[in-house]
Amino acid sequence: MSPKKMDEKAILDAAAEEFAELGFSGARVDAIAKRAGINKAMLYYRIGDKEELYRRVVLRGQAGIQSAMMNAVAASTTATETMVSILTGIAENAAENRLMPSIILRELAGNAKTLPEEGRDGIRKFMDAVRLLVTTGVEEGTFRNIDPTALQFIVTGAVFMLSLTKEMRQELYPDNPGPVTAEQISEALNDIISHGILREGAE
Amino acid sequence: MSPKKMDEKAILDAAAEEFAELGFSGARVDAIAKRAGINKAMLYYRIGDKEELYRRVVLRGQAGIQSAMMNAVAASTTATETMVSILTGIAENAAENRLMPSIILRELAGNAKTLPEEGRDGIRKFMDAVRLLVTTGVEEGTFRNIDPTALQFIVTGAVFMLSLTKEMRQELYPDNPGPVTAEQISEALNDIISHGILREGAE
DNA sequence: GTCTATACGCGGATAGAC
DNA sequence: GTCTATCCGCGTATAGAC
Repeated sequence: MSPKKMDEKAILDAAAEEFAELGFSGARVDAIAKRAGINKAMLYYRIGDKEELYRRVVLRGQAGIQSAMMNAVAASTTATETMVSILTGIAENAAENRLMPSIILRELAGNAKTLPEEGRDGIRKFMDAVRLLVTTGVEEGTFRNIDPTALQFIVTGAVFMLSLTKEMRQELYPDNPGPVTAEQISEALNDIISHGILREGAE
Repeated sequence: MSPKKMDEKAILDAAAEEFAELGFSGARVDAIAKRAGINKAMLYYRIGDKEELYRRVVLRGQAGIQSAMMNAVAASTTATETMVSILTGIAENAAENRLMPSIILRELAGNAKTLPEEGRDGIRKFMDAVRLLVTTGVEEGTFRNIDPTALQFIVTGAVFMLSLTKEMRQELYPDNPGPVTAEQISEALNDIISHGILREGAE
């Protein structure tokens, strides 16, 4: 990889942190430059203005999530397996860096008004994949005929929120914070999502 | 209700909209004043500075959610009933105004760093209620022994995200947007949460 | 209590030296 | 390619007239 690309990566990493912590309007270009170890003029020279910076961060992050998901799908055979792969994939991704969850939640909060145009394609691809997954599972006979949209947001919503509240929960309930590691999160969620909360026969 | 309080309500409503749409740093005090139909100086005279404005909005919103939830719990007898009441209560609340979901998601995205101190109490109360609910359900014999934290964030995460993505989904999939009304949302979620996605006997 | 006019600092962006 | 110095508009906040 060329040194130029290396530099870009460092800048985008810094920008991702800043945007995740403070949002687009809260983020400071000077702060991003400082985090990246360069000065502001250099940042403008290399990448462009604040909007372009944000665009790059979002698209790079989406690409990462998407490829992680595609790998999970490719490595699985049955619908059940795929479902678990996607869940654990997202949980691992979200736990190891909470940058994208933060940015995505902020986007949703603002009706995705600041989402770059190309970003919509990524969302559509994800939704299509989940729809296909559910159809397959129903045809296989392993899935109930559930709403795929509901499933998608149960998974993403819960994973993102559990990841982002990790510290808060550890503060509020030091000796019983609930699931914190990626493994704990995906296990706890998979238990509920797969089997529901009701005991067999109960209603 | 005194006219003074009436005015305050109009201001806080306007502020809630602005904060929800744009976040704390994105929100403009001038815009809030304009939305409320007064000028900026008047706003400072009546409420205070931007931070105080935000504090009031968050605490008022939390109180609303909390009382809605407490009512749902009080009106139910079994754990299953309570669980459904809470789910539909949150879904209705979120669907009729998405202001608090937006504000809450932004808070989570920023690690609740801008959350007013008193706001933490509200969170703790909610979490305690869910824990009690699960314990009761397990004792009743109707609930499996699930992780209460996971359940809480499955419910809130999914409801918030489904509510906030309503328009986006209608744009992306005009003839199959998934659940959009409060009723559709709570039904689709309840189906999965109660019974899981797997058919009986399938694994 | 209400409003206009203004102070003032902060932050995005760039000019221009090297 | 790199950096310092600076511009300039925007947004919070308030002074002060009425």
